Amino acid sequence: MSHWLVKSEPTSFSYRDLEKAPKKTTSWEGVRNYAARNFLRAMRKGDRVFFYHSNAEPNAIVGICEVVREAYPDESQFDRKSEMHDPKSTRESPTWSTVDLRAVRALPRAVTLAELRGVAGLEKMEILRKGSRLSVTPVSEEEWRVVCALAGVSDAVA
DNA sequence: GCCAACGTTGGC
DNA sequence: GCCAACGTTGGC
Repeated sequence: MSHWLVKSEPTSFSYRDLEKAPKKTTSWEGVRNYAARNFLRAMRKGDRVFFYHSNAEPNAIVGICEVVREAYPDESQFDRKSEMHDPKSTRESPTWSTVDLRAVRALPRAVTLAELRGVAGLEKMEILRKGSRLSVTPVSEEEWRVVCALAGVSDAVA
């Protein structure tokens, strides 16, 4: 099982919004970056995913969600009225993918970006890289364990 | 194929 | 609000 991290601006879609969604599930539409898309496509049902609030006060990992449906075409790319519309994309060969994510649990303690900096074991974590902009990134097993420990979540339930 | 210009992301 | 990082676009 792999682990991942997705970013969202809480003013547009927060972890709380995911918890309030029907079945606590949403389609992670709108990814328009090839590297991030490729990570979406590599996600497998059951993979656990950190939910990170960017452009937030504070910026922090706030929850855990789970992949409940593997990659499928992102409908918004075909919608001419959507800001996410991609005229280059066709039904025959869709460019952009989405997955379904379901809220598992809010972290007992949100772990802020400031707190993550300097923590042993997280030196290579993508989100800590200067200028990091990828909205979907893989998280190593060690990074997952370290962050869970900081958040007060035991591995057994993560 | 190169690269400058431009737009966006996102931390601070 | 500023600005660094980075992806994309388009001229050549």
